[in-house]
This record gives sequence, structure tokens and C-alpha cells, in this order.
Amino acid sequence: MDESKIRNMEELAAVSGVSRPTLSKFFNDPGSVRESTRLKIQEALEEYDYRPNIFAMNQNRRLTKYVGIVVPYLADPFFAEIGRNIERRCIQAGFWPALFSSHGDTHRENDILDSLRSLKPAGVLLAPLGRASDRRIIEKFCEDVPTVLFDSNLDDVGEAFVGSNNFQSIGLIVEYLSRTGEPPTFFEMPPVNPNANKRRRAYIGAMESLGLTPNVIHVNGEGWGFEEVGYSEGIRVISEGRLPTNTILCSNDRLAIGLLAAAYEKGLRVGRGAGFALRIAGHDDHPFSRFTSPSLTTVAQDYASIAERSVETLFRLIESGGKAEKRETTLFDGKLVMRASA
Amino acid sequence: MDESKIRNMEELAAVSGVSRPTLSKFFNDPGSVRESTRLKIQEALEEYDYRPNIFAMNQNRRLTKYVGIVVPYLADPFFAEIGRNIERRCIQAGFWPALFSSHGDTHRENDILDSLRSLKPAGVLLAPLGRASDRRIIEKFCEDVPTVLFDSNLDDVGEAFVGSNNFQSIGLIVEYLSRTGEPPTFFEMPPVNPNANKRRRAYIGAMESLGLTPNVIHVNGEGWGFEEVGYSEGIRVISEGRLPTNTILCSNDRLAIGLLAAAYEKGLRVGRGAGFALRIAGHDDHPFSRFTSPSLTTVAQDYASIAERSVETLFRLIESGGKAEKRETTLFDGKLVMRASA
DNA sequence: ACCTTATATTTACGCGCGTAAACTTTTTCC
DNA sequence: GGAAAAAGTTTACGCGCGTAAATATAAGGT
Repeated sequence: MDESKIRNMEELAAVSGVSRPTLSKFFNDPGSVRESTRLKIQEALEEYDYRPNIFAMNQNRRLTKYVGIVVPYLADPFFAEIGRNIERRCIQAGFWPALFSSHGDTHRENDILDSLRSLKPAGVLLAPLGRASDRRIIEKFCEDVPTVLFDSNLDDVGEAFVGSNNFQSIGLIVEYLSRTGEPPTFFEMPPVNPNANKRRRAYIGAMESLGLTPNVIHVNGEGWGFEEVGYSEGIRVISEGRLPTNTILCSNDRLAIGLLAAAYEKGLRVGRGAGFALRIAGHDDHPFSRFTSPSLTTVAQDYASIAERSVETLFRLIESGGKAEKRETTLFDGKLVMRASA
Repeated sequence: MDESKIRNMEELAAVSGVSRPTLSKFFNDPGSVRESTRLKIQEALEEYDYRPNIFAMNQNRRLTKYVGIVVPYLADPFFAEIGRNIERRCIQAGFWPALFSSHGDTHRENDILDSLRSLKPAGVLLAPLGRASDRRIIEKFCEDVPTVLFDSNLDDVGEAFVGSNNFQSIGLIVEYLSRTGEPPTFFEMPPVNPNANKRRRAYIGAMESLGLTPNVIHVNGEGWGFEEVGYSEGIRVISEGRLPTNTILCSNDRLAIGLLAAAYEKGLRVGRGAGFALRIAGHDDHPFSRFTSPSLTTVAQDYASIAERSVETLFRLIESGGKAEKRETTLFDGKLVMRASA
């Protein structure tokens, strides 16, 4: 076993008994060479440690095999989870995922897109910051790079959008909460993205169609530290007795997690049925929602489907040359997850 | 404003009135050219949209400006947070961070190192899986790429290690718990990394030095879904009445979060003082520990310092050619974070 | 103005690979 | 077995940039 390092394809060609252009073909698609040749190459690769220089490989390509994945806030396990799903599918499809987090910061998001552009990725899956996004910069980016938006939509930006059907999912939980107790009050902070707005509107619509009066508690807070906002504003709202009903529907689970902490601290027992002072529900089925005390009733976003469809859509887009005939929007329905909190 | 695209340095040289090699110098270090030249270049860059082809830039470099960051499990906000800190510092220092998560999977960790190697990174910050890591593969990687381990140590692998002083931090909380109530029982699952072992040993040592009898509850479970293990095994342990004392110290916060959920479900009031059935404490000061019900008493790992020192150590390593004279180990002390749960 | 020193320019080559064209060999199939 | 098709080889060029050497120009000090 001669472990002497092979420096380039030329040398590998020499020891494998195959020409360099054939090696080039092999590395770009092992299936494109005859089986006997493939075996010769693989045999040589077993013996000698060689991997192609990816920089040389990519410099003359118009497109690389990279796929960029950009999420707004990775410290939110929801995005970590969806990122993981997307990564896995990209790898399976022979692409190289590169994961980035904007960390809630507009400049960071712009910088990421800037770096991504020079990676010449085959495509990008982008969950934009939303309201804080620099729309023009994202638009410009999408002109150059095939991009599918997910989670948070920006009208007419990117070639497609995949997300949740907030109207359906909020309708679902509003109906459930109204049917089983006092109608819910909607608890929200200033919206970071269109989902928040859609959820509020969906809540109002759902309440009205049930003949109920909508109640929205809008609290202060900014940034992506939703739990903190839910907690501190929850303490304030509860202290000031500003809860119109004993049922709160939070704009998302992270806010609900904060509110649960506030309720606990203020001595309000959260849950449904006799002996409970408050019902709290969320939205998203955040990975931690199963482990709150009490466990959080919520609506599950179908991450797996969102991830799968986003990737699928991107791959179709890539195959068809990067431009969609028309911008497709795919929304997945949520599922009610009944736990102990409401 | 002629927005016609510049295709390469040659063309930029033409319109900026500067030679191509000078441009090359500029892009590798803007400070290395005379101010008047820099201004000419920057002026041209304002007018024309150009960015160097990173693949061409890097193919002849022995080392690139990339820094790899590898964490074992990104859906754990602890790692997301520390990853964010590290990213920020790398960017400030002019490097390009690339973040990867092993997702608790040995193969994935190996594959990441494999991809990283071909990125020719200036250095890598690696938080290994730990017990599940393929030691030989990591060792081999560290021979080729300057690597600093953090969070979880592998003896003699990598050029340095930065982490937490588990003996100090566990000692701290054991002392606190013993002083303020019944001595703690240690609650752990099969260790995924050396920290878990160190913490158990630290617990036993601390108890003995206080003249108390250590009690370890070792539950089943594998993988990185710690909350689930804490919850389901917590339910079992509580149901079977296997808690020797009313105070539980969990090996980490995520386990504690699961156990809190179990205690809640079993109707045990968690907290200190009269009227509470159980005290639960954790370790790490996980981002969500402030928002559990009750909020979790724990020991804070000093993420910021760990991130800072890791990066600092790596940069020193890079500057000194990638090899440390001797392997340095830096451990940061934890701080007691008293909240409501214990 | 002159000399020194710091910067730029010119010229030239190489990196490792993609890829095209023309040609040769192997496989496939009737 | 022979022709067509498929796959591999040879040759050659180019990508965009790093970088070295020789040369030219500008800046700074006296």
C-alpha cells in the first residue's frame, strides 16, 4: 500500500490507468463512466489518498454543487431542525449544503447573500428575516441565483415560496379553543415577519366567523428573543389585569413559552378544566413545547413537508434553468397538537 | 454610472487605472497598498460591480481564509449560541466562518471533516461528538488542519482545548444544594461525552469532601434528545419512588428540562422552601433555562469566554504555523445561577 | 534637486481542473 | 462477424488568480 500522496488528477490518471478527462467525468458523475473504468478508479482511490481540488473544480463552472441555506435565527431550534432536514436532503441529492444564520440582523443577512453569490451556488433556500429584510437586496440576489423562499414570504421575491397555511392553522386552534372554553385572546408582539401579521388577521377572521369578538393584546418588544418578550410583557399584562379572557393564543410557541413562565411566576395555574386559571396555546410545535410545564397545546407546522417541498422545488427550479414560469406558493396545513396547557 | 459587469481583475485593472497584481494585493490586504491607490480602486468598485472569484483566489493558496466550526448538535441552542459568538469573532478577524453540525451522528462528523479538509481552511474549531466520535479520523484530521477543540475534550487530540471546569462548577452547585437543603442526587443518562463523566466524578468527589453519601441515578437513553430522556425516565423514576432525596442535580440543563416536565406531570411541586416537593438543578445555563416553570437553578458555562478564547487560541495557532509547542487546556469556571427550581 | 525607500507596473508562468475536438478502442446488437 | 454506438484517449486551450523578478515610478527626507 503505497500511501504516497497524489497531488492532482494527472497523477491519479497515471496510477489508475485511466485518462485525466475520464477522471474528470468520473468525479462529476461516477455513473457516467463504464463500470470497468469505475472499478479501476475506485481501486486506485482505495490505495491512494486523493480528493479533487474543489477550488479548481469550481472556478470554471457557471454553477457549483453548493446549495445555500439561510435562516433568520439559528438559536431557535425550529430553524435548526428545519435546517437539518434540508441539509440531509441536499446531501442525498449530491449537493453540498452550506448553512448560514442571519442572527436576526439585516446586515448579516445581506452579507450572507453577498458571500453566497460568490459561491456560485446551484440554488439557495432562504428563510428571510422578514420585516427587517432589505427587500431590494434580496430581490437583486434572487435575480442572480435561483432561490426558493421558505417559512417567511416576501411578495413576489424568489422563484417560489413554501410555508405554512396560517389561516388554516390559526382557524383550527381558534375553533378548538372557542369550543372548549372561553374564546381566546390573541397575544402578539410587533411582527418580525409576515407570518405574524397573517396569524393576527387569521385570528380576527376566525373569531368573527364564529360570531365572537376578537381581542388582541399587542405588547412591546423587538428582536428575536421572543421568550423574553413573552415573559416580561406577560408579567406586566397579568399584573395589570389586562387579560380579557382566561384563554390566550400566542402568535408563536416561543412567545407562549415566555408567557407560561410569567403565568407560573404570577401563580396562575395553566391548563384546562377545573382548578386552572388560564389556558395558553401557541403555534409552531416548537421542539421544546413538549417539555414546558404544562406541556404546550399548539399547532404543529409540518416541518418535514416544508423542508422536503422546499428542496424539491429548488431542485426542479435548478433543473429547469433557474427561472420558474410563474411563482409558486405552497402552504402546508397545520395539525392541532393537544397537550396540557389548553 | 456604467453598470456593465466586470468579469475579472484584468478588466477592473483597466477601468481603475491600476495594474492587476496591485489589485491582487489589494484584495488580499487593502492596507498593503498606498492610500491613493486604494482610493482609485475603491472608486472603481463603487462604480462597477465586481467581486473576485473565490475559487480562483483559493486554488493556489496553501491555506484559505476559511475557518470551520463544527458542533455536535445544532438543535441545541447552547451550540447555536456559541456558534454565533465564534462566527462573529471570525468575521471581525477577516475570516470566513463555515458552520457545520454533526447532528449527533458519527458519519456526519466524519463527512464534515472530510469536506472541511478540501476547503483548506486556515483552522477549525471543533466541538466533537465525544464518545461517538471516531477518534482516529479526528486525530488524522488534526494532523492536517490546525484544530482547536472546544466544549468536549478528546485527550491529546487537536492543538488545544477550551472548555468548562466541570470540577469547579459541579462543586459549586453541590455545595450550594447541600448547604440549603437535602444533599443532591445526581441524575444522568449514558454519557455522550467526557463532560458527563467528569461531572459525575466531580459530583461524587464534592459529596465525599462534604462528608455526604453520593447517590447517582443512572437512567437509560441514547442520542441527543436529552429532554425526552429526562422526561420519560423522570416519569419512571418518580413513579417507582426511586428518588433517594428531594434534591436532584441533573448532568445538564436539557435533562433537567425534561425532568421538570416529568415532575410537573406527576404533580410534584418543584422549588425550594416550604410547600415544595422537589428541588431540581441543572448545569450549563441553557438559553431556555430562564423560561422553564419554575425557572431553572443551574451553573452558567461562560460561553462568551469559551468562544473568545477558542477563537483567540486558534488564531495564535494559525499565526505560529499551525502547530502548538504543547497542547494547552483552558477551563473556565462556572457561575452559580440561582433561580426558582432549587 | 538628489538619493533612498516604498510602491506600482510589466511580464511571465503556473495552479488543477473543465471541456472541446478529433481520433481510437471497446461494447452492443442484429 | 460487422457495423453502429458508446466510451475512452490524446491533444490542446482556457479559466481567474497568485506570485516572482525585473523594471519603472512616486514619496519622503535632507
